[in-house]
Amino acid sequence: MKFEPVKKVSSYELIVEQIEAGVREGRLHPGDRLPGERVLMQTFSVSRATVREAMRVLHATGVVHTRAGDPRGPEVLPFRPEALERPLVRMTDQEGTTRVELIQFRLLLESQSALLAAATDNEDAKAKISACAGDLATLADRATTAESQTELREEFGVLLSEFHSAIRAASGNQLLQATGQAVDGALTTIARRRLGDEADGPALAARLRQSALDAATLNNHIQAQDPIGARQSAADNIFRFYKDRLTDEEQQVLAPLVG
Amino acid sequence: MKFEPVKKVSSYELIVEQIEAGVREGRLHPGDRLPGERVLMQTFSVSRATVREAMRVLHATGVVHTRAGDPRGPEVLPFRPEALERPLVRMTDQEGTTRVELIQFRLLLESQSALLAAATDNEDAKAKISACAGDLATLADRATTAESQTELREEFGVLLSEFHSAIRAASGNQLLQATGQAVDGALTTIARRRLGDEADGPALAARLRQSALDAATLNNHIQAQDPIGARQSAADNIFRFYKDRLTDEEQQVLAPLVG
DNA sequence: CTACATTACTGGTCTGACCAGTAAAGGGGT
DNA sequence: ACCCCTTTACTGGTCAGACCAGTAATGTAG
Repeated sequence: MKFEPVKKVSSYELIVEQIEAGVREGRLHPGDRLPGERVLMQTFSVSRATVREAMRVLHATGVVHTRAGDPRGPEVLPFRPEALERPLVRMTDQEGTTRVELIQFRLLLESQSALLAAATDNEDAKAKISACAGDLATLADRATTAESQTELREEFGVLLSEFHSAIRAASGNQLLQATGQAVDGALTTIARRRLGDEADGPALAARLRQSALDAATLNNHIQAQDPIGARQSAADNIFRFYKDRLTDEEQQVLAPLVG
Repeated sequence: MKFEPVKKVSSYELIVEQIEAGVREGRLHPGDRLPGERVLMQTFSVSRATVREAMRVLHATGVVHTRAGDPRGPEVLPFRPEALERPLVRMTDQEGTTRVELIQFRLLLESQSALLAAATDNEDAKAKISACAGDLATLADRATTAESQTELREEFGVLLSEFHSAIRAASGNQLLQATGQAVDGALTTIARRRLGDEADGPALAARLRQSALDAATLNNHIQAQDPIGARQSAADNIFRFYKDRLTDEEQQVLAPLVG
């Protein structure tokens, strides 16, 4: 005879489950308001401390947003890619997942995004990509003039991120969009933490020019509806971007995807 | 003159940050024990309720594991892929992401996994793939005999899932592994929820044989170190698997990835 | 009809208490 | 010496009741 293992979950977990189920099954929509903590403690027959712990978990995982003083109660949030970014960063913090795996994953996602973007017929999305590529070219021209290194680097990062974001959006796949953004964000966070391998002065300008050129090439493939070329170009770009900061061994990990 | 926005974070968030930073910077290793809540409330100069809320968040995000009664205190955990699966499933639950997007994303991940698996030199992982393909073939042979439809379908699903899981594992990328597993799980959950389009009797047997054959072909490409072939084969397999249950329009979404 | 003070809540934090659970220290018996 | 079992002194989980700072909505004066 078989018995079911007795699951012994704490009260607050049961509350979390119920509310998550409500969101999942469409009984709670983003924008909806939950009852206040004092009401919830009655409906669940628990103390406020228990309700609070449940709310803390839901808040930390991005399910709801709480704000003190708002009589309308906690707000149910739509999904945001940031919710994915957190565990990704943590994954690389801990031993077990290396930075190169993150880069490999990004290479994979961005190249497939480019392929799909080149195959789409969404003209608005493709126009956005062109615009971003143009912005990068403009910045590259300005880079030669004496400008604050830090600001330049900052703006460079933002524009490049937007360019890739536009491509992911054009792919038409929200999962691809969200995971791509999360991985991109995670890599940015990691890079910001150890700011030793940052390019300086002339090297930064060269790097910027190269990226602008790469972006233009990739953009051409996309506008020309050339999926295979776009995929290859995207893979090349990402590889070149990280190449200098990787050991030979690490570069080998990326090689199969670049072809 | 520029001012910094005043960040007003709650006490418990500061505690979470400090402990997360400790893990990140290597001052806390997996397996280490945190002080008890009553000690922490003194070191952080807050009440136990506040400490508890911080611990709840750390527990929910998989950073620590708490167990009542253990005098050694909360344990710092290593990262587990399940931490990624949760937000992914939540994303697909929320409105906005369609099933075909999920399938497209899966197609994308599995094909790239196959490519990387074919490029690896990890013989153990490749042996596991072969074993799984063999299991599928065995089951396909048994399928002709009269057997419980439900059990057959169940075992079929499990074996197929294991086969793909083995490929993802062989890719050597934990991110690919975790996200692939999450997407696979999400699709299984969705399929289970609306169990109307399930194949019956002879159709099921035919489906099973086809899958076993497809798996064998893919396995051959991987064992032969043929990355491009493996990628193409994996894409074909996934496409064929879902083809019957998709409209023509939905099939068009997948087309660019199959080539 | 607008601008402002009021109000009646909200979530954030604290205190202090009790319970069930458990790892390790302590005590028998061999 | 060694093993087994009880005890013990903690642990986290939960509860109750209280105070504070903050805010949306309400009412009110101009």
